[in-house]
Amino acid sequence: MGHTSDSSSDIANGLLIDISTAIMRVSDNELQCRVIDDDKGARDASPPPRLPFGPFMPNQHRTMEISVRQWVREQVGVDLGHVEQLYTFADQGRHIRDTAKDQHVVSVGYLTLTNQVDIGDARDKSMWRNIYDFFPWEDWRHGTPACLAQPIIPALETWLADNPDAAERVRVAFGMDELQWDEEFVLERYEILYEAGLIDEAFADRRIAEPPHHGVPGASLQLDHRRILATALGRLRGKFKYRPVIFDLMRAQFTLTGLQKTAEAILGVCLHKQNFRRMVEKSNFLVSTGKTEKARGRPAELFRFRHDQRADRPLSGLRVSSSRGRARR
Amino acid sequence: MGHTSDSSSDIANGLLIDISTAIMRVSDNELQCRVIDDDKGARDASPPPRLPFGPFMPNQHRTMEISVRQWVREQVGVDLGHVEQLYTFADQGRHIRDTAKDQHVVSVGYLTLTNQVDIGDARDKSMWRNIYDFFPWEDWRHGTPACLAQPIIPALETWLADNPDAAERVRVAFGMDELQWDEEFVLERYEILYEAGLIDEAFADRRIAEPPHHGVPGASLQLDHRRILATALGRLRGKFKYRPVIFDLMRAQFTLTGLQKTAEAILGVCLHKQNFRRMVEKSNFLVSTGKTEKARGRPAELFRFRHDQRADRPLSGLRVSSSRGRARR
DNA sequence: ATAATTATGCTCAAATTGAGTATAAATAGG
DNA sequence: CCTATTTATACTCAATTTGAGCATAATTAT
Repeated sequence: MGHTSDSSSDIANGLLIDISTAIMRVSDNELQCRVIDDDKGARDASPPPRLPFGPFMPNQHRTMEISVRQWVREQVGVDLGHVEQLYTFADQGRHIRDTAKDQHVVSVGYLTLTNQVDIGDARDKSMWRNIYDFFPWEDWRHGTPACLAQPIIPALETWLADNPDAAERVRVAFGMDELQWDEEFVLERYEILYEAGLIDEAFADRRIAEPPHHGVPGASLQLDHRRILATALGRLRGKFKYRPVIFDLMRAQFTLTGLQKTAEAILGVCLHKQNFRRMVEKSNFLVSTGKTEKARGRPAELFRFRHDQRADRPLSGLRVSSSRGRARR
Repeated sequence: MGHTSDSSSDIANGLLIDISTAIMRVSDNELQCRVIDDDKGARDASPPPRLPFGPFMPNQHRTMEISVRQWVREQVGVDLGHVEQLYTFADQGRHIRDTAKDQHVVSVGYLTLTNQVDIGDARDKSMWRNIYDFFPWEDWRHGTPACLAQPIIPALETWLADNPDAAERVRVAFGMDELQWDEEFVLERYEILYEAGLIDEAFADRRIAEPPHHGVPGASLQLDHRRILATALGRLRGKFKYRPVIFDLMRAQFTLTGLQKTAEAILGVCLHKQNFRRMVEKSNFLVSTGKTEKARGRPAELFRFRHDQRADRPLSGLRVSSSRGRARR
């Protein structure tokens, strides 16, 4: 940054900008993300999958958001609901790639949501993966994730012995001591694991000499795409509480239990059923359709989102209260 | 966006990226922003001021944040506390400028906070301006802003007659009917005023043929800098409630009233004094210094922020409760 | 001394939250 | 057809938080 440009080499070069998008849906009560496996079925040392990305072409589209929507419609066959810019990543050494030399790549990350679950499954190289495949430590719906007690916390403590300055950050991010686990700190936790050299990306970026041998579970992605995905999940978890974005993941009609399961998949926590309903009803977001859905027990009422109508609190989200610990009835 | 590039002209060109920063401080209980007046004192038709900006040079700095910090230290003489990326703006037609032809400019906006109030005042062309000079309709500390009742709401209603689709957005953003004014919707309100052609930037971008004659008050900025500033204010208002960023605007020692006045300047609302104290005490962010500050009445205790220590809720913010309507004692 | 001013302590009702119990309406299996 | 099981929905209740006020303390200005 400088009004007068001291070194003009960068300016002359110009920069490559690409857009990477985390496309999310909910299927079978699980939050999923679209990834592409370029060399699926190749030799054993095939590279990890990646998020859909491509160059930003300002001549084609008036805004980046329009660009994202059109590209996803064309390439993935999905119409998007919510589209949100996450962050522009430009760190050196975080996305080593073989582009034309000296062309620095800046990547703009996007979070996008769709409620179309029935298409885009058969396209080659592309697949929907459960978000917690990439972040197993973020799923508390079945109690404390096992991988925390085993490799993660001890490995972090070992790392902290050499890096005492990071102690406070780690305590807060991982809810150690008396601190609470905050489900929104997805990115903070991911970055700590990266800095501590506990995940594959640290090796891919040559921060550590050998692949980590601690066995921290979780699939990795190419370049810094898992960081973008961590940003996306954290943002979705936060936004969900104060904006009604969850409805962009729901079908036109749904039951209260279905809505709750989606909320739980997003937050990675179980919620108290009765209180969740009370909250939803008070929010005035839903309209009954009069219809019911038959399944196992008593049929559940089908609701739809009140798009058009006047909601009492149109832009607030669902301020959920979690049920402590594990699933409750 | 596209893995295979259909039109490669953009890529060959490369793109210019610049970084624009909203540098904020609090002085005299007012939230201020640093702006530069390039042609101060020139002919009467001088251009509006701008935010500090300059090209992003990835060869110079490892990350954008480092780049911002160093540039501000050099150019403004200020050490920054909080630095936060806001958004990457790439809309066509929103920042018309005479750069080398065909070089599209993408601008990355940053919000930065400093507590150094005593320097950087005398630098030429640069000055601190009250944030509400740019957004008079956002300051509710002295009751409902006068400009809403007078030009703004009627002008919006006129515009809505031709643009009925925007009605819901406008109602929500401006808290019409029974809806509440939400102080976080700074950007939404600014964008509506822009789209409705009620502010100068709409003329500068040639969306409207003549300068607006409605007399909506508020100083404008060059290019899309006022949009960046609106994003900054909205983000600061939101973040403040769940992260302790306010302390990056405070001096080392301060009184509870001083802290409250800063909170009020950020939010543009008056707060209930006793409840504010109760909240702050419970948050456990503050440590008494034992000293007091003498002024008019009873001396006030001086506090400092608990950086290092273990706070009970280290990353929550100040969940303030406003006092309805106008100032209270 | 007394009024004015500012800081701080305390109370109290209303609203919200966390966590139950109770009941209703279906299916599944004999 | 009857009964256990399952799921949905209604209602209760205490603990906590919030919104708004009154009361008192420690100063300065006159």
